[in-house]
Amino acid sequence: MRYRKIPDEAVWRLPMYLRGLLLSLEKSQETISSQELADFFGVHPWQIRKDFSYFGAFGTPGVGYKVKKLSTQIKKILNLHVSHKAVLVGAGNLGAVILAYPGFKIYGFEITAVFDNNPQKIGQKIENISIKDVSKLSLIKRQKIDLGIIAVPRKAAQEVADRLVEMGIKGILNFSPCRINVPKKVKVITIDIAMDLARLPYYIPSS
Amino acid sequence: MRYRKIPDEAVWRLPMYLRGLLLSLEKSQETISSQELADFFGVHPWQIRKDFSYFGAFGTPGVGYKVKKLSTQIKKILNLHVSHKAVLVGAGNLGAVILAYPGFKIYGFEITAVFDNNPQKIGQKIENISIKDVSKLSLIKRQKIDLGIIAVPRKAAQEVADRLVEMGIKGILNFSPCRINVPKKVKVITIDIAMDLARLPYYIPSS
DNA sequence: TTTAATCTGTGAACGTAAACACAAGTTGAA
DNA sequence: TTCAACTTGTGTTTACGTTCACAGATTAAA
Ligand SMILES: NC(=O)c1ccc[n+]([C@@H]2O[C@H](COP(=O)([O-])OP(=O)(O)OC[C@H]3O[C@@H](n4cnc5c(N)ncnc54)[C@H](O)[C@@H]3O)[C@@H](O)[C@H]2O)c1
Ligand SMILES: NC(=O)c1ccc[n+]([C@@H]2O[C@H](COP(=O)([O-])OP(=O)(O)OC[C@H]3O[C@@H](n4cnc5c(N)ncnc54)[C@H](O)[C@@H]3O)[C@@H](O)[C@H]2O)c1
Repeated sequence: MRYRKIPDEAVWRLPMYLRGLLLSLEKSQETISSQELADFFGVHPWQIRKDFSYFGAFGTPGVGYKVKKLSTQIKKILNLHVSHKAVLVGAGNLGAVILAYPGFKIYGFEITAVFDNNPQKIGQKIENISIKDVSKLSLIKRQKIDLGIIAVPRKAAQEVADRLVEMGIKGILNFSPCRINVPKKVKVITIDIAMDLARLPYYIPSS
Repeated sequence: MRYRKIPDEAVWRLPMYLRGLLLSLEKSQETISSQELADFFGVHPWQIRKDFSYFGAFGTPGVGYKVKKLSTQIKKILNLHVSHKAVLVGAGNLGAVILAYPGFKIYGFEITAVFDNNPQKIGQKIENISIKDVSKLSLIKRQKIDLGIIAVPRKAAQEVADRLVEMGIKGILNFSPCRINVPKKVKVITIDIAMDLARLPYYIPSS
């Protein structure tokens, strides 16, 4: 395939497709067509085929895609073919939910370290992982951890992010409702569910 | 201003701008320029001005925007000038975090009802709201609730969504990692933090 | 009042992504 | 072997969003 710029949007959608594929895989489905996959998410089949085409040709005309093969391919594209370790900072209520969420596993993520600054929490265990003192964050250098999850109060978020970057973290999932500044090479995704909710009323005809 | 189609992306960004404005308001800042606001989020000032321009002219050349006035305007645009009531279904770990999250308040949201199907949980209180039996969901018809939050296991998500639609809910924030089918008039936003995390490794050079 | 500095609002140019349409590959039945 | 049904992959067209560049409004200082 000729080189062409890959739209960020296409990359953005791949994890969605992957989830659908892994679900089909669980159901022992062997092949899937772009049409089937599209129905699954309420998108158009040509969108999916186009998205895949940026990365190569994975399907068989007249048949569709081998579910197993395609999911492996997408994992490779997304760099999810190797499992990733993540560190969680902030073992509060949200932190506990994140640790308990089984959804990370299908993408090959594992949260292997948890830190907090509250003496009451340090030493305790959640989901079999013992909470460590955030001042000893450098412990993670020994492990191969490349992702960080921030679940601390807003005021502490930037400071924690700086420390994570120091430790060589390459990507951050930030739950504090604020922007955090990091070097360009570090990718940050910030999630604020209140902001997401705030997008709904616009589409609701005011009564 | 002439009519022009408003990009969904512009609407999508407004809640972000609004958060910045409300933060400035807290700091008693009176006016703000598109440049300042842009620096706050790491976007370009012309993007912000353009986004606003789809809805009208809110600023003063040479001065900038009145923080108070602009935030009021954006709230109106987003239909957030009236406070919205939301119902939460699923009083598990995630549900508790959502109830405890103070971030909803600045957008004028209030979670006024909580439902579950676990007899152990029904009757208990979280954050001063007593958990009710989901089979009595129709209780919300008396209140003016237009938003629903789904925090139940995946298998129950569609069923809960159907019930919420029956009760006249107009927008749904869905935390179950699956697509839910609703009538077109109902807007759904699905959040899966694992999927968000899965978007990071692509940008991380594989070692 | 004039001038310089500042900042908004927006038409127009530009770039990118979505949608389309179809050639070509595959399968299975006749 | 032929044909019909099906499905992919992609060049092209169309639609949309972003960026640019500047006219015009406002302010403060001279
Ligand atoms: N993005 C969302 O959708 C969402 C939802 C709920 C909460 N939140 C945010 O997530 C964050 C945590 O929420 P929560 O409900 O778990 O709060 P919490 O108070 O229960 O937990 C915060 C934890 O962070 C720890 N902490 C504080 N400062 C720290 C530091 N410098 N280093 C390490 N640990 C530190 C505290 O000891 C506590 O255990 C808050 O910023 C909150 O606003 C976000
Ligand atoms: N989107 C995300 O980022 C994210 C993160 C964590 C969890 N989750 C998802 O959120 C959901 C809840 O997670 P959790 O950790 O709170 O799980 P949980 O088991 O602690 O809570 C689920 C609650 O839903 C209740 N419930 C089950 N069926 C119900 C029904 N039909 N009607 C009403 N209530 C019902 C249960 O009694 C329980 O209290 C799960 O689907 C989970 O996968 C999503």
